[in-house]
Amino acid sequence: MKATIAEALRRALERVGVSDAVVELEHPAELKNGDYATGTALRYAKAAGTNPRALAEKLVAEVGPIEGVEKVEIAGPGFINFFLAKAAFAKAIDRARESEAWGKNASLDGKKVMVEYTDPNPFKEFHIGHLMSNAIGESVARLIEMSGARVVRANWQGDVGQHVAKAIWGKMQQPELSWGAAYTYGSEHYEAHKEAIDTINKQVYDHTDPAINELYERGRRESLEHFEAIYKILGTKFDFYFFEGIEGMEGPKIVREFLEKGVFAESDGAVIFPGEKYGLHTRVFLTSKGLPTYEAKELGLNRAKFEKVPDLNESIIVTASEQSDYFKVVLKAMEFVMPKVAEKTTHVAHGMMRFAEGKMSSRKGNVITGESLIEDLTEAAQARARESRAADPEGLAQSIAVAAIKYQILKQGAGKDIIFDRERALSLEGDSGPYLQYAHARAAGVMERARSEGIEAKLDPNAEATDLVRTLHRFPDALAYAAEKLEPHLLVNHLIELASAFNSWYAQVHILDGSSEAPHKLAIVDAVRATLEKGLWTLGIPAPQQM
RNA sequence: GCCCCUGUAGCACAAUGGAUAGUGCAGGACUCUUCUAAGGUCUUGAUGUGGGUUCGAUUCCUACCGGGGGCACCA
Repeated sequence: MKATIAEALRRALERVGVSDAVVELEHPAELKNGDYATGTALRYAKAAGTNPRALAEKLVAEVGPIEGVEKVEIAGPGFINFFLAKAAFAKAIDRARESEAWGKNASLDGKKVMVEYTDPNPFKEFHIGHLMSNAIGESVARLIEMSGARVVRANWQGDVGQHVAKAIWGKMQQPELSWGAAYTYGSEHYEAHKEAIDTINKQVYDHTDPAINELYERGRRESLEHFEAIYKILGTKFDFYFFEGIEGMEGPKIVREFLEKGVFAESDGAVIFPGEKYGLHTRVFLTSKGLPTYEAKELGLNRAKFEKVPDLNESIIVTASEQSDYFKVVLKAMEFVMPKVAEKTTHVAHGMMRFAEGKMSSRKGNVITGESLIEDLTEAAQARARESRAADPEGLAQSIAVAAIKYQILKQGAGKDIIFDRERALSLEGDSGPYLQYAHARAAGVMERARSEGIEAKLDPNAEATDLVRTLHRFPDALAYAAEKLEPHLLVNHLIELASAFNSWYAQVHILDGSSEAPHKLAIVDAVRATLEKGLWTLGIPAPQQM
């Protein structure tokens, strides 16, 4: 429909003497301004040698009637607003209710995309920064799936390095500590016990001490199991787990090979990539002791990704924005070392979770762990959940907690920092994840009641399209737009509008009123229910049936 | 010092170069004998500063001011 209108306008412009025009149609922010609108007349008035309003009138006359468009209006300084005929909305309701493909688009059909995200380190805490990476990464993955691509999810984890030695040392001193807490303890005492901890670090690499090996294996396993429990709550299932101690160890070979070819250079005994040549930073890839830095490991990782999945069309890495400059350097080095991999790899940066007072640091121990945040929120949701009609209040409370956290992360542009405000995070009202869940549960509740009363939904194709239905109709476009930009918050914006329109309508309209219009209203409820369910799924937020 | 990101109501966030700059929280006034009040209705209040590009700038360019991040052997 959108394409038809745009093409008609383009042809009309040609007839009035404007060739090669770019016609952009948008959904006007306000529904009273139509279902589609364009500022084309404003843009090309000069080229057509007239004023915008006159051109708009001329274009509307030239275009004539368009099948499926009920009304065309000229408004404001010269906007042309198109109001769709009822059939378009009836079709949207039908598709929402019946088609598995509702909300999908074909922009990435047949493609295979890897998304790497979360990336917590074994032996350390899973903190709210990881929660952020997970929420954004999972939603980006699902947006890509909704665009027709096959997605493989990858997780890259640092199972070697100094943090491991600190954690093992901490555990040896204080066996009752969790691994994350043992790491913090080790960090705090590093200066005083530098030698002992550095020795452990070497022993981890060399496998020379059986006791250390045993602790290492146990810590790695327990950490990973711990993370897996969190992923289950968050709704993520990874296809590949990459490790610095495995794939990362291939990095040094690559660096040495390309050192000979002149891509890298030696400097003060270390092997560096001279990023300054390209307006970037120079960074160390191999230390003067010959150990790989994160940079070198990254090369091993990215080559491994394309070895594991050779037909990958694109590889996306989601991390915090503090790594943006680092990734520019690594990607530049990759252009020389593995050009095909570099070409298909994109770094997506998200903002950081910050306290009002400043940065969180796991070394300083002033972190809020992911699980403590989930637990606190679950606790906060507990009382309401017990009063709800849900069969499993405990499970519901956890779903609400996950929704509240993920929503707070996903509602804003991914690149921006989030100032973590505990009070606000614990609030389950207003512009929030639970608000979306509640609208969905209400719709599901009405459907359930209709079933028990034996009332069937049936769309009346002659009914007037309400604002609610006009909003619903925009869902696939909103999702496609969010997917194109890799910005989940664009979908959030639309869903909150839809939920708000539904709640407002729900307050005014008695749906199961026994009238002849009840089946039609029920069809709308069902379409809203299906759309919210699908939208929440795309955000990675659970959609409980009862609340 | 250099590079990147970012400045929108008291607070937290939206706005695809367009129409009267939206939403939530907080504040004020209403609303549950009616399908779920985690809801709904009404209400107060904002584009850091100076230039520029454009028919039109929160959006693009530029300078300044404020905030965050990065800049060699950590990840």
